[in-house]
Parts: sequence; structure tokens; C-alpha cells
Amino acid sequence: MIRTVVAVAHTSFGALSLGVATEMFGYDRSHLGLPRFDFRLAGVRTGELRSPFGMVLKIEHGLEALDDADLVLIQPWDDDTIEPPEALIDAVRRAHDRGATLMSFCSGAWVLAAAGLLDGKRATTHWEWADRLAARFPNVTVDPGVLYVDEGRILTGAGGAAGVDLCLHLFRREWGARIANAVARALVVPPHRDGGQGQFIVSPLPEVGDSDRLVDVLAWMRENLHESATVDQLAARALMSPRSFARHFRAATGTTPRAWLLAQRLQQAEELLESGDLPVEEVARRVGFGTAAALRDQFVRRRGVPPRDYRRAFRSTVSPVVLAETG
DNA sequence: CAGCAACCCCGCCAAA
DNA sequence: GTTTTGGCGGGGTTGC
Repeated sequence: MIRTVVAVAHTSFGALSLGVATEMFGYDRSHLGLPRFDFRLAGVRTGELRSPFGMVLKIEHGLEALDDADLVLIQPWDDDTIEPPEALIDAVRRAHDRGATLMSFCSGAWVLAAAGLLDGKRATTHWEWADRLAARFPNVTVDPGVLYVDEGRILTGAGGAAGVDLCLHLFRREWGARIANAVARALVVPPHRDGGQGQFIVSPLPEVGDSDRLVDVLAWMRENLHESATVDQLAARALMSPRSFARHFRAATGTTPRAWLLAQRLQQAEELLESGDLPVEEVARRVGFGTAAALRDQFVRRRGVPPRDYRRAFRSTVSPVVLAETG
């Protein structure tokens, strides 16, 4: 149960990460089905923090605020030549021992690592920090090529806008795909970027011009998930050789045709499971799995639970308002 | 749940 | 010289 959320800023603050935190947990989005969070901003000490651009942040809560937090948002750490203060490390460890969930943005992973909470775990951080983090904390498996890593009660996000993806992932995990999608729609961002998607996406939106062919095929794929088109067929549809299609596809989406299709299928399956009473067999058929077993297999692998459990967990919590697709 | 056939994907390389 | 293309090999994954 996540109700009390505390963001921890350090010796400076980044407007983007802090903005993501306030946007996601500060505003009342109970009309979308989220709980109303008790959101607070804490610091190592109270008082003023300055960003490099003249913004001034007034910190009203000290680290004691972490002691009743269900979710702690670790803001980026500023300087890898400075060790996080003992008081901060203690507070973070206490929160973890108490059962709170900890989430780091960008270089905030440094604080979690310094507290020893990432030992033996996978984690990510901003790609510019990945080498330093891995060198300083050899017990941490640093993966700079993903948007976020979910280790249960500890989640680490990559840099910059990946904080958005991390939060949407948490919403999806805790409250289901429909609510996460509704929040994404409210923020006018794409509903779901898979955690494993690389940070180095050359061009998120394919450039116009000669890749129109690819754009058309992507649209077709999205609308025809139930068609089990092979890469060869898709390439033919795009008027390219399979090899070139694969390359253009990766440049445009950051992933491969099969992985992309699978992610889309699972996402759509989630929505059908949450919002309808269709038998799992029928859900599988509609989103392009030949058999329910195939859907179940992938569902367990990527989401950790079988479709039936997923449906049981999320269907009852959804408020039926809100989600008119015209939104 | 294992096994298998089909398919995918990426590095490599030569050609355009 | 640089960039793009497309065919190939074969290790990996998926579907049934």
C-alpha cells in the first residue's frame, strides 16, 4: 500500500527529476483511480536549496520524514567525489528495513548503492554515471542500457525523462495498466516504454520522408496485432529487404520487430484482462497469440504472474469512469 | 514439461 | 571516403 511518498533532495536539485516526482505523486489524480498521496519533500536539512539556474527550493522536512514513508524517491546525487552523509544513508536504510519501497532517479542510485541496498542486485543510472557507479560499487550489476530496473522494493531509473517511465511502471505494477495509461494520457506521454528498451534511441519518431514506408507498417502492426506476420512479410510490406527493415525498425523504435510486437501484445492483453470478461483464450487470440498457453508463458515471464492472477489483482480496483478513449 | 521446427536477430562483409 | 544496403551464418528464442 503506497500512500505516503517522500522525495529526498540533496545538496542541489534538478528541476526535471523533481518535476517528475511532483507531477506523478504531488497532484491529486484520484479521479484517474490512483490513491491520493500524502506527498512531501525532504532534505538532509531544512532550509533553502538552489538549482544552478536561480531556482530556490524551500525544504521544510528533514530526514525524519522518511520514517513514515511508504515510497521514497531518491533525487539525483550531485557529485561522485562526495560521500552521501551518514544521516542520509541511515535514513534510507531504516526506510528499507521498515518495508518501504525505494526509487532512485538518475544518479540517485549512488545513494542507494552507498547504503549497500544495491549489493548483489541489478540497477541502472544515467548512462554518463554508469561506469563510475560500477567502479565504485563492484557488487552492483549496473546496466546502463535500460530505462529502469525493478528489483521489487528497490527500483532504479535511468537519467532524465526515464523517471517518467519508471513512475509509470510503478503505477502499472501497483494499480494496473489502465490507470497507468490514464496517467500517461494526462501527462501527454506515450503509455509504456518497456524497461529494457535502450536509452540510445536514435530517433523516437521516425523522420518523415523515405521512412514513411516504415511508419505505415508500424501503424499497420499496431492495428493488426492478431496477424502473426513474419519479419519477411513486414519487410515486404515496407518495401525493404528483411535486413534493412530490421535496421530501420531498430533506429525508429529502439527495439526489434518481434520484441516490439510482443510488448504491444502483452500491453493490449493487460487492458483486455482488466477491462473485460473475455476468457483468457479469447484474449490470447485477439492480441495475436495462437494459444492461451503462449500468452500465459509470456505473461509469466514478463509480468511475473499468470493472466488469471493479473486479472484478479487489477479488475476490481479500476474505477470505470475516466477512460473514454476520446480523452 | 520437453523437444523440435521455425523464426528471429545481429555481426560481418562486400556491393552499391 | 562515407553511408546505406542486403545476403549469410549460426546462436538464441518462440510457439506448439
